[in-house]
Amino acid sequence: MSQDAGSPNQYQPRSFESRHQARWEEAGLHRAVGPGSGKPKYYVLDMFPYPSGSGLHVGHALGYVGTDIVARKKRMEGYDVLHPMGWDAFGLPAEQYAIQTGRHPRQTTDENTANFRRQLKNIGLSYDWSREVDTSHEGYYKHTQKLFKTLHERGLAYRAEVPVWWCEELKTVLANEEVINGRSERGNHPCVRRPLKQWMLKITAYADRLLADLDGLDWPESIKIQQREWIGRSEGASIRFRLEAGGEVEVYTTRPDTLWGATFMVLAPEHPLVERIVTAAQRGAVEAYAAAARSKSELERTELSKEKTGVFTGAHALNPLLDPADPLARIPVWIADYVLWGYGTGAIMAVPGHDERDFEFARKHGLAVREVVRPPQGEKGLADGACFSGEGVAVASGPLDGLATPAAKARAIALLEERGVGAKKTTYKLRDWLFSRQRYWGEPFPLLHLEDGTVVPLPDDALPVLLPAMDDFKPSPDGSAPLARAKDWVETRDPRTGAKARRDTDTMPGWAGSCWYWLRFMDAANDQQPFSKEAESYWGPVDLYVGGASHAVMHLLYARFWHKVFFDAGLVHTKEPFQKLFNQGMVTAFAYEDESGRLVASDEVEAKGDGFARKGSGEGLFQIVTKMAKSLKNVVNPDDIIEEYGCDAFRLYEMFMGPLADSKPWNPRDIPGCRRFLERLWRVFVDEKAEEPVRTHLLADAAGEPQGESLALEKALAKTLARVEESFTHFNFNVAVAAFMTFVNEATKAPQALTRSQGRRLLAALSPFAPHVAEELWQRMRCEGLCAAEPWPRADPRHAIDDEIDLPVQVNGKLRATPKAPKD
RNA sequence: GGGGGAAUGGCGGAAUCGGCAGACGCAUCGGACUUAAAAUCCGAAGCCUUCGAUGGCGUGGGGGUUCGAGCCCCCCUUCCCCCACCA
Repeated sequence: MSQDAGSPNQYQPRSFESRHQARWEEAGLHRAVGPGSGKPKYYVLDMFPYPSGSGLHVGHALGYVGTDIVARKKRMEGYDVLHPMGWDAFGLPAEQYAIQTGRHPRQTTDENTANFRRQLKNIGLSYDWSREVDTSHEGYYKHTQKLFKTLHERGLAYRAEVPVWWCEELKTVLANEEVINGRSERGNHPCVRRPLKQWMLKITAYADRLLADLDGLDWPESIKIQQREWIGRSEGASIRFRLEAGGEVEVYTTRPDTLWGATFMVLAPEHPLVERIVTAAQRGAVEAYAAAARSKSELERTELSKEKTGVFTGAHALNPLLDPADPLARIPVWIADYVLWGYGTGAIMAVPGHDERDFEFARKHGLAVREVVRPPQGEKGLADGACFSGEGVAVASGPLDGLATPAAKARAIALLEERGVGAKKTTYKLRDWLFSRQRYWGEPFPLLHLEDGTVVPLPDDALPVLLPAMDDFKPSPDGSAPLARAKDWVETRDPRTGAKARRDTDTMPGWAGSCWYWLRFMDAANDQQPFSKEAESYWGPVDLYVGGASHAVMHLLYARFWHKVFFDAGLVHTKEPFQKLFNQGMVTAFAYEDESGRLVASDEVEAKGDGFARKGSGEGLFQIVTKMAKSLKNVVNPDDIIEEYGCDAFRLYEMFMGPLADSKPWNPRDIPGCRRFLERLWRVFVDEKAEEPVRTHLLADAAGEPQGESLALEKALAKTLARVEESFTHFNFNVAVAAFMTFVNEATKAPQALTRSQGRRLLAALSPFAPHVAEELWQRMRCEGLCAAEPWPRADPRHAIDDEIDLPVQVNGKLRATPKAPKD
């Protein structure tokens, strides 16, 4: 690798990168103008990061470089481009980092954002930094509080005593989405269910619209499917079963047509009826089972559930559509932990003939199985000893007999409604969003609890409700919120009446700030409102939103929910916030494992011949691809790469690795190839041995149409520009970089044939990808203005088509001879 | 178990519509330049066979459609990601 030293005519990227960055900034090149610009608008947004202590890695940078290329090209095409960046700084990650380091989150957050900002600028990303936002700054969360009030006013925020996920380790409640297999998403700590009075947001009121409006979005189908799955709409019926001992129990089913096949009933162990209906003989067993289910973590419960356990309560229920005298009408009631208290009614009618889980349970406990749906020809059913859960024809079901499943469902519902024992019902997996946390580092709620127990929102002019300064912001051991300890802050008065009041000591979850940040970017300096109508009607919606697929449900669902509420409140003019969504792939890394499959940290590995070996011992190792991980020492910091190879080489490599959407491994050995390309490009423009800053023939326009080698370059350039243009359709910028390489290889053979006009167009097209070197050569060519502000060059259609092609000859589909066209 | 994505040289990856598989880069080998090395430039290179052209085989495996399949259809294998007892 050549050193960044020696003659000023060598390619030394570090010597000019910051200079051109300063020129862009001075020219206001990256400033989004806004209403009245006289240009079409384009809003390209990155998912803003948590400013974590470990800084930015090359995986973040992948998406950021991709959007930067789009933003830069759109500017050159004459758009008023909004390309902003900010910090999702509130929430658990920031707080935990602060706790780990024993310092105040304000301080660590500021340090981390400063580091992120420096790293992003180092990459030469063209953000409009005048619009930077930080969700943890009072100027931002003042508006988050205001918008929460909008939800509150519209009846979408309510307090409820709900069984919530409680994490003992984190001392806080978590949302359903933040708990995976009974463990916290962050930190993987065990969580348990516990009743607590909490703020809830009524996202379920928007379930149908969140589902329906997915259809019109230009989003990856996989993300839409995940959202649909998460919302989990299912249509069926609720049915009330009378209990022999008095009272009734309500179940939810998607298959009311199988009611005649219900041979038992199962309640979740937590179901409140259990206590009342259990018979004396069964009480001991039932209580032991319920207690065991409670004490088990959700993880154990799901792990052990491969075997379906459960206990008979001793109680019986009556099938509401059968004559009570019919012996089939009387069915036993069990409890089992495969029935979830949190879904439907927490109780089911079990139809073992036509539900896999019920089938398994019935077999294990010797319960009756009855066939009430005959499978279509060729499908296995009870006659073959298998459970059939598909659609067929109803049998042994009285009035339903002979009906196909859809008709049988409708008939069953009609019968239930006629007799007043059930109704058609739509159920969602989606639950209301648990919106409070017993944490310090979040937005305080803009509300007061009055002495009479009422809750009143604060007026706008009393906002923000500032987070009180606290030295000890760690969670209290008893689980109460840290803010409860700020007595002077909690005890206050209603500014309107002077009545004594208490502040709410919970804070909002980390997602709150990210539920509207794309709107704030439109009007980031607005002190009075979160954003003006004028700015929103100009910039909205986001034209291109790029980020990782890991936000498929949580952030993207919450953000859509808030946006729809804003739409209903007349604050925004579109139903959806993000018109086009694109997920960049994951940057993985090579890792190494030994014979036994144990992973070896990459700093203990060296190349050996074709393979790899452990340093020292020389033991042979296998190369595999994994996620980047600190423990494997294969996390890469962009700073290091940029320091060694320059910013443009870093950007090009990020794109050259493969299509933006693909997951692909980071391979440091490939980076020099991108650097070498830039050096070769440089030498096409600059004679390193000469004194002049640029080849002198590039300083003047060539006369007439290009001839000879110049004409060949003209054709090559047209082809390059066409391929570059095309790469923007699917964000496969690797092909664009390859096209530039191919052109430069051509031009290297005859640098004197490259005309000034060709050089200008090449640099302009390269500018979004490798903006610094393009700008430097532009300046050396004494071109007017900034390369980055040049109109985007289009392929000349006269030259984009080959005027000579090789025609392959096939005989019987086999290639027989390729006539070699004479090379002139 | 369900859903999504993927599989092409030693490696990362190219290949509008079904039409010359392997662009571009890495690693490798050869040559030029050099006292030498680095850098640079020029060139070779899928695999098998062959002195060489020719020839044969080749896009995870098996079948199919077609004049022609990396690409379309059916079956299978492996890997990655997400969800997972949702009645």
